Amino acid sequence: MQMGEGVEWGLHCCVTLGWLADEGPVPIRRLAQWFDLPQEYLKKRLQALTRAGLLASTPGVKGGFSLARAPRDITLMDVVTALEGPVEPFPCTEIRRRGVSGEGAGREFDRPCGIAAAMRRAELAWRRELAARTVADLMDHSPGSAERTRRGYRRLIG
Amino acid sequence: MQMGEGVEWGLHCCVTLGWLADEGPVPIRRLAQWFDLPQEYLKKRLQALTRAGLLASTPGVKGGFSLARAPRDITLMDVVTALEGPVEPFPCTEIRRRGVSGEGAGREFDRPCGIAAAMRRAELAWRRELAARTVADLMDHSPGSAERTRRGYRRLIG
DNA sequence: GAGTAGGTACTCGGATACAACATGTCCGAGTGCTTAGGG
DNA sequence: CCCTAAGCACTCGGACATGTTGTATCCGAGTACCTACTC
Repeated sequence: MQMGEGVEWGLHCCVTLGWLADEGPVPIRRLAQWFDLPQEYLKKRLQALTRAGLLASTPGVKGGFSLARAPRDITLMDVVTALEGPVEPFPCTEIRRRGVSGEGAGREFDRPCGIAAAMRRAELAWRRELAARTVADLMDHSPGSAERTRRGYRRLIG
Repeated sequence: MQMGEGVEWGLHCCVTLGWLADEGPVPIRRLAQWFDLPQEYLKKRLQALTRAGLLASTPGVKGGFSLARAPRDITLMDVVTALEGPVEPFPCTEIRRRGVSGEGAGREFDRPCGIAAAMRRAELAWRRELAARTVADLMDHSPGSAERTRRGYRRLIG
């Protein structure tokens, strides 16, 4: 019950790309260097974000990754589902229908499983919180890091 | 980002044990037969619930598993943490401190990471929902299954 | 008939095997910019 | 000076290797109950 590290990486990269929007596309080599992450695997995860339409990739010598939408229009839910897939944390396999438990049930199982419903309610509360926050909120949270990132990146590529 | 099937099994077993409280301890063989689940692995998961103090195990020929507390005092959160461990869904590894990103930060990192805080807020909403529901709520959700379970179990052991 | 020894059915804990998935690495193809060479 | 071709740096997609975790099975030890046997 733990999401992959790619989620943390992806979120930090989205915020950083938001701060560096004026610098043009940021190559994967710079991003990996910036956070000291494995370059090839980070690329794989950012490609997932690109497929989901959250990032834009520019080929060519001055290419790299950039945000495909305004930071205000990218929610944490978008990033999580793009990286983890549309999988439900609690997949109900309807074990109540199996074995002796499922015999002679009549129309009893027309109603949804109470356990699955309770777990789904909790999952929705989680999703609601994630959908309520955007990359723009994260960018505004630490304005000091924003300026420091811009300075550091210009020094890095200069 | 998916919890093991043991969680679904454990919840269904807790509800069933609640319904069968008058029948005495239920051996693992009956529970596995009831839901058509692999007996040995189900035992392992129920042992985790026993270690957590949610179930009580009785050795001997008329032994088996039974609820260790009143159904009203067992929350879904209890069951999930007992089976999945106290692991956070989003472990923050502080990648902002790593690589070039962490250089010359001053006291900037004294404040908690905004990304981790946002993810934690969503996680807490999830935990709150899980802690608000108990095994007793699940038992009351389908009174028809309760009676049918008792009849079926008596027929099974009779 | 009372006490004791053995058998039985269950739990418990550890050891092991297997499968699925996350993580990490590598390579070939495609693309656009840059540069060198030729007219 | 202009046009073209080659080289370069990057992304993309797939293939592959590795490590970790979830799933599943098996075995020996311990325990309580039941039965049979002995005195």
